Amino acid sequence: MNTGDCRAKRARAPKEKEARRNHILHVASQLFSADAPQLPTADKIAKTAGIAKGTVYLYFKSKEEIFLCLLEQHQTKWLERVRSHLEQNPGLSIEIVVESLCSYIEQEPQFFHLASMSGTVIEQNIDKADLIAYKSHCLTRFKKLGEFLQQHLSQIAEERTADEWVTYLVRSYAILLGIWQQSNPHPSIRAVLLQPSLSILMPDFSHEARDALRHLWQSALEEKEKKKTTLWSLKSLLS
Amino acid sequence: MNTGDCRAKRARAPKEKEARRNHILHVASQLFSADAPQLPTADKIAKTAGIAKGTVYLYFKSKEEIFLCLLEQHQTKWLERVRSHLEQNPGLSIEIVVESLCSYIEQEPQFFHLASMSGTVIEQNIDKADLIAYKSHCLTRFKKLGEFLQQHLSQIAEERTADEWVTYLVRSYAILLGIWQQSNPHPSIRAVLLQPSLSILMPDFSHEARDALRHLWQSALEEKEKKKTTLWSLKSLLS
Amino acid sequence: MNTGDCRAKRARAPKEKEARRNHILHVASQLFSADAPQLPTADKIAKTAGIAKGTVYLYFKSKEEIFLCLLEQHQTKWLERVRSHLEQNPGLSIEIVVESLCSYIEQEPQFFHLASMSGTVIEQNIDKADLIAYKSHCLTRFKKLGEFLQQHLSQIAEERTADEWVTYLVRSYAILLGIWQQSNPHPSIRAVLLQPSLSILMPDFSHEARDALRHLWQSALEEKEKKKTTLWSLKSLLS
Amino acid sequence: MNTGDCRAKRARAPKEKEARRNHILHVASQLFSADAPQLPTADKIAKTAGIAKGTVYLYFKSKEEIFLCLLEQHQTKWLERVRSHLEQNPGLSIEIVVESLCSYIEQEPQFFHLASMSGTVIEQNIDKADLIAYKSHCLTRFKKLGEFLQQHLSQIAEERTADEWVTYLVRSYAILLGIWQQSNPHPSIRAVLLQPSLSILMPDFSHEARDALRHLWQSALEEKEKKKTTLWSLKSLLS
DNA sequence: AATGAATGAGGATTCATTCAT
DNA sequence: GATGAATGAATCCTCATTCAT
Repeated sequence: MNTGDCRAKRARAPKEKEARRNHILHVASQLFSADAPQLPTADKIAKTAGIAKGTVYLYFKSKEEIFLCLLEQHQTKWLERVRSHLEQNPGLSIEIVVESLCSYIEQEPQFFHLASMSGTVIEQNIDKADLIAYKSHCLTRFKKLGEFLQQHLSQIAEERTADEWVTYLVRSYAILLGIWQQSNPHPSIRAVLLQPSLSILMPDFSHEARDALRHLWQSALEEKEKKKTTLWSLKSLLS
Repeated sequence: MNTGDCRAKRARAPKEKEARRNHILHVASQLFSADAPQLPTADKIAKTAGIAKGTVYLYFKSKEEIFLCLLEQHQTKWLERVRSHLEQNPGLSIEIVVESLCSYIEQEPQFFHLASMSGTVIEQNIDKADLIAYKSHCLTRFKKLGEFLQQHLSQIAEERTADEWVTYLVRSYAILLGIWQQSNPHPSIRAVLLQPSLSILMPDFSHEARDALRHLWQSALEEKEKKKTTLWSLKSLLS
Repeated sequence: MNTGDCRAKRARAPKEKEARRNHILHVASQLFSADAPQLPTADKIAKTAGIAKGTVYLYFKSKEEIFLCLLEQHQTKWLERVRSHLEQNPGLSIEIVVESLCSYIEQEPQFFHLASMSGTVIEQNIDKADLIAYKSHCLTRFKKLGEFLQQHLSQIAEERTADEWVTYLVRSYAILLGIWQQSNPHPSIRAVLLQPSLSILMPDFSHEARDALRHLWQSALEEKEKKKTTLWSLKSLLS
Repeated sequence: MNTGDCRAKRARAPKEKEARRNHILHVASQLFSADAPQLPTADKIAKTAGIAKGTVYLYFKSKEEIFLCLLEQHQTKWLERVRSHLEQNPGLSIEIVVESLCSYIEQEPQFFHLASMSGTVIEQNIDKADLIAYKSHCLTRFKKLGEFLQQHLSQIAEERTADEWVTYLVRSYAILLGIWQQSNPHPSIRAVLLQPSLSILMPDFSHEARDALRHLWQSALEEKEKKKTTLWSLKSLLS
């Protein structure tokens, strides 16, 4: 398409700049998906995006920032998806909450691939101020959903504050992340772990995740229940 | 002047070899703890251990193997600790299982530090055959404890197979790993997340972990219960 | 919303252009003083000056040209200052010449900071023709002062041609530059060299410079004297 | 010579290592001389030396350290040369001191090329501790020569302490450096400054340097004289 | 067994300068 | 005249691993 010396078109308008930034993110995302858990090199990202290496650094402070941004996008989309999923299912139930929490993660394996690397690899090279900003945004989005839950889950679980719901969300995230890592080992051994004798070490994410979350969210209700019914039995005493 | 330079004594007997290998592991462990989540360089390990770089590679195929081995040791010790803990508490309860699962992890933060990096960093550079061996050992140990649980938890939860217990153990591991990662962010932001407004993103591991495991293991019992009682109430219908 | 963005006003009239050019020089000077001996980047200069990077290159062919220009300004001011200083002190003496040569340099440390870098860093990237022009201007100013000296120092040192005075001026410049470099090491070691045991390596510029110049300029007189008299006369006492 | 994959012979014995280190220094010196005032790249040094890039960093902490080391060698040789020159000329005179100070610099233009860059370029990237060590060595050598001068110049200038001689040596160094820079402009304009109309800006180092030092060292004697006699004595005629 | 010198691919980032708008 | 996005050459240094001794 590009005759001559392949100088990329200038992105002058904010929209064009936004588009270019997104293009870089997109390319980085593609390359990462193909080669995870290796982050692609800055050079490769630039070449694939059809721009100069320096241009990448015009839009991102560091290579890691690209992937932190990608992770942030996933987190945002995840929580938004949960919300919209819940909105579309008026008869709220734990099952729906759980389902909404799990489905995006299954569809976008990259999300948790990045999440797995965030503490160890990605956050390594990020400016501290940016890290704080990232975490704040994170929290903000969790809180927004927390408030939503407070309003809409009041029928089945009254008296929870928004922050309590946030706690459940954060805990869900943590648990899902743990299960995901267990269920998605490094490609080099995935094949091996598929054999029945070892497969117990690589449980099915879909099932495990839903199961674990179900217990977690049920407990969110039950604990309230406990106060209401005296019939709360032996089981809690067992522990 | 110095005959033989500062050449380290040869380890001829298997015991000496074992000792040297352990020494390397020990040094690597120390260095990693001091600088996590960065793996120390092979050079630094050798220098600190007082041996030559090449010697490290006589005992380990790669740098990563050292840390995989360290991780394996932790896993072994963890499950052994659980077992001995349970043996010392004859009146088995979920509370004790949970406690035994959590305490080692709290005492040895390195365990989960390594575990967090296993899929992303450590397993990167490991020989496939060794990886398989590692996973097999892993499973073996899980199974051993599974059998133990089968025998000793039969009073409070009959009819579980050893493998079912293994599943619970593996799931516990996964959940703990997720929670640990959430609770132990990169040092550079730990300080920031300590401030109350953000602390919800960095929950207390001790509490979260126990809470989550308690639910998980209770469910291990409850689900059996379900089959017995027809009175299975509203809660399950909610979901 | 904003018509015309934040585009800097156009400098149409020569005066406006001159003003803008001077503004760039001023900003560059400030930034360099703050971070010497690092030349600030073109980007930083532009940003600090509140203009676009490209604009800088409308006024200067290269980044180095900015600093060569700054150096030239210093040289001009230096010699002018010498001249005006001498004019204000009619009873000319070596002491006054020396003093006038040293004081500007002390007041404007940037002058010799740049001078130290001229041969090695600044002239690196300058267009040859411009370099010649710069050197010519330099010489012109030296000659002007040389002529002045010829006229006004005739009382204490007759029979010197203007060019001979120029030679003394150039030599003074060289010597001052050498002493300045010795007296102003890189910030990272200045602190260290302040300790008495090493301070001999970092002599006091004020004293050294005056001392060295005094000898030089005395010799300017003495050598002529020598021919006339065997007595080592009063002139040396003048200073 | 080298068949196959050109792995350089291992330097195992200290002597071999010393030789390799010197080889790197030698190559760096050659390349610098050919391309001054540009420091050759680490890559080029390695390639020219016939070794791998990493090997260079086995012998030097940074590229700059190579050139600081080269500079230090020159300084050492310079002062040694002065000493041996003086030893060979028993009837010490200022003329001989001056000559000995200038001749090495003329023979080894690289010395002052590096010296010109030390504050601005070379010391930039040197570890602070190493910089201190370098300066200390520097001083030590100056002091050694100072003591030598104290002992051997006592005939023509008694009552100088060794440290006073050091001061003269340091000042000589500074002055020579200044004059050298004036006399050795960047290659790109040397040609231009050779034309008579500009040559006054690029004086002949040999002459200027000797002249300047002569005055300086004469003053070293004279000032003592002054105290003793009102007569401006013979010693100045020595030179 | 132990050594440690040599390797060299690997990868991130900077920044002076250009030129299309 | 002014802009500032794009360029991409330029370079440093690290470090896991090997292998001759």
